[in-house]
Amino acid sequence: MPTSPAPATRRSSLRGRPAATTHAEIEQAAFQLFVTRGFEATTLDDIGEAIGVGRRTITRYYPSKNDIPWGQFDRTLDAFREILRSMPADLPLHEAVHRGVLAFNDFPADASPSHRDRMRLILTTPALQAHSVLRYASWREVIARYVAERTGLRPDDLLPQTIGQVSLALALTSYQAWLADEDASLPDLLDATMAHLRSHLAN
Amino acid sequence: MPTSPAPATRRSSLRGRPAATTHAEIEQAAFQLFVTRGFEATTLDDIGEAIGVGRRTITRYYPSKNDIPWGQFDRTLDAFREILRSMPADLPLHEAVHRGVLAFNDFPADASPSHRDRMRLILTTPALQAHSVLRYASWREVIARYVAERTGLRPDDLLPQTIGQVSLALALTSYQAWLADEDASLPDLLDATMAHLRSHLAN
DNA sequence: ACATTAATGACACTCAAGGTCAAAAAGATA
DNA sequence: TATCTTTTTGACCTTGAGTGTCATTAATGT
Repeated sequence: MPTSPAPATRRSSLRGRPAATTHAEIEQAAFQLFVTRGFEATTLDDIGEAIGVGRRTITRYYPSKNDIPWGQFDRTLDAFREILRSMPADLPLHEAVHRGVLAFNDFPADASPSHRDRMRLILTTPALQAHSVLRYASWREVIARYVAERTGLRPDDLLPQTIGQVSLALALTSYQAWLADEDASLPDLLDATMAHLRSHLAN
Repeated sequence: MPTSPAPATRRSSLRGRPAATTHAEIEQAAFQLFVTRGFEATTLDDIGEAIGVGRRTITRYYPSKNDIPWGQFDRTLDAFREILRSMPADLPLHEAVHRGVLAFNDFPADASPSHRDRMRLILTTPALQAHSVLRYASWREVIARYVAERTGLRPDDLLPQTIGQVSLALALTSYQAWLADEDASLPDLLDATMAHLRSHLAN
């Protein structure tokens, strides 16, 4: 469940008053405060003050405080779609999905510390755990569409939905374990949860 | 994911001012308003007015507006624990878990209409979808503990967590389909999602 | 200079959530 | 009966998220 760094916000036109901040600046300042003070204890006013901008400006950049930690998740989903699309068609479906999830979560190790911190914030803050469901739904949808495409079913049929939900379940389990163990490798954990599921069902 | 009707709220003592309302009364009035006006459009003041009670009283009975539709989920989880505990020990683990989930969701058909309405509200209202994650975590925990007990692992080990997450994934998929198809049987759907998962992984 | 464009900032409002405390309404007691 | 004790309610207040409105600001274009 990696998230891309927010790109520099591009102005929609060269006219008009220049933007006073960027998504990236807000995210960085907010994340800093979230980690030090805690998510709940940080107000939008705090964030605004940190970057010298009004509270109302922040709520224009992000639909809610809960959306700040996830950043530009939409772009990340585009990448995920692309990864799945590029999977060899002769690969068995379950293998393609699993490798897709693996590739999606294969980011350089030196990028991990901040990514881990971000995921830790998201996965341990109750308000963010709850809010993330809406993001997860989009993630599942990407898988469901891929499965639907390869099987000739519709995305909301039972099989595509099942695979989407189960893939998310495995990913979340892996992330949880990844956060708990400083030395663990995320790809290994993704393989391990899949192996656990297989052996569980095989009896 | 059935929810028990709220029991009559029992007074902690016979002394003191009698309660002006009950959990059941609040739930019924609230549900009525949620369905007709919509969840977001219903304020706590509206609910209080409907049963002749102050807004502050409602927030004493429920920690948040989001908690009202779920009702007394804790009791439901106790029942789930009991169901799993009563599974024959010689049943293969995967079979025991699956049957436990089936039994947990096996409620009389004539209770279904209101249960279906409640689940529809919960599963289609974004704020409730999000909030439900916290309930789901407890539900998964019940499964994880059972798996841990039967395998000698700890509840937060990878296998129990995986089975908990995947079981929830299958249940949610089934519920979604159950809501979409008026004539569908929930037990059949639970079997079907499990079958889909098995055949998917078997290739 | 002046018009145009686009973002900001100030202000107001609604609502959820939660803290505090006096008042209400019961049983218990003298 | 009058008073004490217990428990809940209701009124009041504060904070913070979210949202609508609108004048102001600061850029470009003419």
